[in-house]
Amino acid sequence: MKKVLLVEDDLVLQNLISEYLEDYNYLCSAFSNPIDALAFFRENPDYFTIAILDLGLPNMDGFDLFKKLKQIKDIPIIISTARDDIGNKIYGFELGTDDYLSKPYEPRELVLRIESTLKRYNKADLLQIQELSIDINSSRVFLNGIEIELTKIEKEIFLLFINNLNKVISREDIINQTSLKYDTKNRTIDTHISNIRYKIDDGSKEPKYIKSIWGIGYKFFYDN
Amino acid sequence: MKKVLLVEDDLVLQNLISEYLEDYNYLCSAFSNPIDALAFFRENPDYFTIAILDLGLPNMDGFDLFKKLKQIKDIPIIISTARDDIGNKIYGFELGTDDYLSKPYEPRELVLRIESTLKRYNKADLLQIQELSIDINSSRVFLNGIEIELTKIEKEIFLLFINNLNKVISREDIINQTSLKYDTKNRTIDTHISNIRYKIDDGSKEPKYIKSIWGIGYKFFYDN
DNA sequence: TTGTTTTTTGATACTTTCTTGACAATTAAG
DNA sequence: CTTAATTGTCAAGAAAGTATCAAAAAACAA
Repeated sequence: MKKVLLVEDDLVLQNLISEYLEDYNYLCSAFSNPIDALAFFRENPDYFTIAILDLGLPNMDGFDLFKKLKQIKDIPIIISTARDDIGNKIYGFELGTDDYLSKPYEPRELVLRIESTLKRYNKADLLQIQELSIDINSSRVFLNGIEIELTKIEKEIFLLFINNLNKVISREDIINQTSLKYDTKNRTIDTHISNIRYKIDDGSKEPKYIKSIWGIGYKFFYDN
Repeated sequence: MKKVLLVEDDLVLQNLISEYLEDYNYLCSAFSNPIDALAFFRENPDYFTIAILDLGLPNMDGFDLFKKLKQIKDIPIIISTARDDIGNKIYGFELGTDDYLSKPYEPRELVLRIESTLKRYNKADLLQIQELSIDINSSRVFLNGIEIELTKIEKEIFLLFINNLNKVISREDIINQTSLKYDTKNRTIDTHISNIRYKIDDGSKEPKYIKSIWGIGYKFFYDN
């Protein structure tokens, strides 16, 4: 069953969409307040398959919410809006919205766009990187088929790398995109990296997956 | 310049779109007859960047055309239609349309959807300079397809050159536009240049990319 | 609470990169 | 051709960044 994070402050519409999506076998968690939605998502980032955001939200701009959600986890996001404001549309596309829908729209079109977006997103559920396999949905990690136990923060850091293969990630990035506190010392991060390496690497001198980029940070090496 | 294959039998609309897209630096090849469009595409499959198909076409169904185009070459396709027929929409998405647009739509929205579709399609944009390729996004540099490891400062200097192809850069410029300290000695910079050359050049006497401009500085030579 | 696990951080050893002077090579100018 | 200025390259030391350990702090579980 696909789980939808719906953020929409019009309660009538919220209900309408929820019910409609249920008919198509989606389970909706609907929020009218972006703050609550964000908090819930932070706790359960792996729970949701896709998010649908309304732009005209109270307390927080829809785009802010968009950026924050994507920071926590790269999930597909469809933006829906009543504003027929082209400026916003542009901004939405630049952010990397996965799709865009202007109200009023037919619910059926929403379902279509959800399915099409998911189809595009559909990275295999099981990502294989050499000896590692990562179950994207449950965020479990296996080394040669045997599950590896990563602690909470280790897993956050690891998944950040997985979502940014071959990209250099600074320690600051790591702090900002995990639950680490802003004033976390560099040594702390290094130690986490060291521990992750110990768990996923084969103990040889040269780390196989997580490379140090001197003076900048780390990067997860993945040669297609 | 991006090339658009536009298949649209409403000549007024065809013209409108063509002209609008031209403003956004797209070059349109417009066809009102799918047979002709298909024939042309078959001859020049690599010419086009993206296709925009109307559904209600004479002689051939838009979806047929869709399938045939994709068979010839997997190019991004946006389907536009006047029919507000949900059944068709579903079919379009199942075929793997890259995006979908119901008429009437604002031309600006078409441009947005084109750009967003292309962004999704684009693996990475690589700047090619002879044997070098530079991945602008991740700032990675490849020589004949093999990644070159540049240190932090080397990379800063290198990218400065890349952003100023064929322009003469003084040592002062280099200091100001990198993280080098203001009182860095000339020898230091020369050494960095020397090391970069060693990494990207083929070791021949005469440097291929980074030329010395005697008494002034350096310049990255790039002959289109 | 108490015991266990996880997280954080300083200390230390280690590695890589950066800087710079020395000197050779090259260039421009007379 | 000679000279003065500039650039190339090397090698050694300085500076800065990283790995890992072990112990303390914090979080969590029983």
